[in-house]
Amino acid sequence: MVAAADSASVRMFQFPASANNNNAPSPTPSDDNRVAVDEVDFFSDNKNRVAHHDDRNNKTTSAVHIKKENSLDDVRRRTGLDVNTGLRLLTANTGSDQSTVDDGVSSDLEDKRAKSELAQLQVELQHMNTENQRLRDMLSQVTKNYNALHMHLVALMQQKQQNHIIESTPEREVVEGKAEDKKLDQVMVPRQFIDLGPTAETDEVSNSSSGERTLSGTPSNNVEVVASKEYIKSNNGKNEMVSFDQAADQNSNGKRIGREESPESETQGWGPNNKVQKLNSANKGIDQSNEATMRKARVSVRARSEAPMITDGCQWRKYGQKMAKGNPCPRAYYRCTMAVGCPVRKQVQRCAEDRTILITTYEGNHNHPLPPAAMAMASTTTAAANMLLSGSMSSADGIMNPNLLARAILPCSSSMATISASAPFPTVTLDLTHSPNPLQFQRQPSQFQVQFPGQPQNFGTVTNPQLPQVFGQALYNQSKFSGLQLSQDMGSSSQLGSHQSLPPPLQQPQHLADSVSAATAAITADPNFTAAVAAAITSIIGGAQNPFSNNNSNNNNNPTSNTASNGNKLGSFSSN
DNA sequence: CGCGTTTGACCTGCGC
DNA sequence: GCGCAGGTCAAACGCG
Repeated sequence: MVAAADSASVRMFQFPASANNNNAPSPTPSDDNRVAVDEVDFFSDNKNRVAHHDDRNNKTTSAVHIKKENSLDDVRRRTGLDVNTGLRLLTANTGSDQSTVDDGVSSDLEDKRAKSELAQLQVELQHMNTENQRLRDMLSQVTKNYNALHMHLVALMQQKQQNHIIESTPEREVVEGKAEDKKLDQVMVPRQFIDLGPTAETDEVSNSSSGERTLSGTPSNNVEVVASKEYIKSNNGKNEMVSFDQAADQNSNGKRIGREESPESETQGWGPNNKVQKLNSANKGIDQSNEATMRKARVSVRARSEAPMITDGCQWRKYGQKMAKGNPCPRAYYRCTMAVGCPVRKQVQRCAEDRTILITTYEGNHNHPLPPAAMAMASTTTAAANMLLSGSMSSADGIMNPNLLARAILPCSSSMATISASAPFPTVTLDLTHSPNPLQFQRQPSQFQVQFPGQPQNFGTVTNPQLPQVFGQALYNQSKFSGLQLSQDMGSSSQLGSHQSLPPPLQQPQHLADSVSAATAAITADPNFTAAVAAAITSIIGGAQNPFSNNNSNNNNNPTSNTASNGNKLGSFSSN
C-alpha cells in the first residue's frame, strides 16, 4: 500500500512538475537539474512520513518539520556536506567519551569541534531553509499552473453547456456534439482530472435527446453530456435508441415477453434500460466494460440511524426486498423516482453486527437536476463512479491507492472512507459510525454558529430539520479545494429554481446520521481527486493552505453556481 | 383512483 | 449442470 501510495504521490506531481519545468522559470539556472531530482527525491522520501501523518494533517507544522528533515537529507546527499558532519558527530561522541578519561586539551578540541559543528549545522539549516522555500515555491507554482489549466477546462465546459442550452434541438445536439467532442478532445485534460468516461445515465440522456422520453430538466451538467456523447460515438455513432430497439426486439423473443410489453416497461423504461445495459455488456468491448464499471460503481454509506432509511433529499420508490444471506435484516431496493428513467438505485440494509448501523448503497448517476438536499448525496455516486473508473483506466489512483484517495476525500479522518476494488463492484464505503477526529469538527461549530445563530451546537441533540442540508451544503462548499473544481452538480443546483415539481428540500425531518451522511457525501462529491490530493499535500507541506478552509475565494471561480445558491439558501435559513 | 409498498416469482451470475 | 444468492419484476394489496 505504501508503495502504491508512493507511486501515486509521484504521479500526482509529475504532470505539474513537468509543466513547471517547462513553463515556469527556475529560481536559478544552475538549479535546473537539481530541481527535477529534488522533486522526485523529495516526495519519494517524504511520502512515507506524510502517509503516516495524514490522519493528523491539521498539524501542518509537524509535516513541515518532517519535510525539513528529509530535505536536509537530500541536501546532505547532494552537496556532500553531511559526510564530515556525520563523522564529526560520531567523533564528537567518542571524543566526549574520551574526555571523561583525560580532559585538558581534549575539552578544548571538543569545544572547537562543537563550534565548527554548530556553524556547519547552521549552514546546513540555512541550505535546508532555502531548499524548503524553493520547494514550496515550486509547489505553489505547480498548483497555480494546475489551477490555470483547470479553469481553462472549466471555461470550456461552461461554454459548451451554454452552447447546448442554446442549441437544444436534439439533432443538432447530436451532430454538433461530435464536432465539439473533437474540440474538447484536443484540450481535454487527462481522465484522472475529470473523467469523461461513460456514465450510467448514458441511456437516459441519449434517449431524451431523441425525444423519446420527457425528462424533468436539461442534463444537469456538461461532463455527463459529453461523456454520453463520447460513449455514443464510441459505439460507431449508434444512438443508444438503436440499442434500445434492438434490446426490445431481442427481448420480444425472450421468455419474459409479457413483462417487456407491459406499459410500465415502456413508460419507465426500467426493464429495457436494464436489458440494454446487460446486452451492451454482452457486446464485449472496452467501452462496454467501462460502462459496466461505471454503472456498477457504488457508494456505500454506513451511518448510525434509528430511521429505516436515511433521508437524502431524493424521492425513492421501493421495488423489492430481499433477505440477504448472513443478515437477519432484509435488504430493501429503491429506485429514484424524481425523474422518469433515472437509473439511480439504492439498497438499504441494517448491519448484521450492529443493527443501529444503516448501510445505504447508492448506484448510478441521476439524470435530472437535484434539490440541494439531494445534491450532496447524489453527486457522491457520480464522484465515486468517476473516481473508480478513472482509477481503473489510469490503472493507478483509485484502484491502486484506495486509501490515498480515501484520505484525499476525508483527509481529516483516515478511517472513514475506504475504496474497495476487490468487492464485486467497485465501492466507496463511507463509514460514519466511528467517532470523527475531534480536530475535524473544530472548525464546523463556528460555521454553524454563523449560519444558525441560536441553533444547538451539539449534534447529538439536533432536531432542526434544516441542519442536515446546510451541513451537507457547507461541507460541499468546503470540498471545493482551493477553488479548483467546477463540480458537475453545480449546474444542477443552478437549475433548481426552475423545478417546482421537486419537493421542498427542507421539509422532511432528518436524523443526525442523515446530515453526517450528506456531509460526507458532499465531501466525496468532488470528482477531482487529483486536485484534492494536490491541495491536501500542499497544505501538509506548505502549512499555509488549508484545503478545508472555508475560504470564500475558493468559489470565486464560479460565481454563478453553488456559492450563490448556497448563499441565498443560507440567508433564508438564518432568517427563519 | 392513483400511488407506493409488499411479496412471490423470475432472471442472472457465479461457484462447485 | 445444478444450486445458491443477489437483483429485479409485477401483480396484489393498502392507504390517502
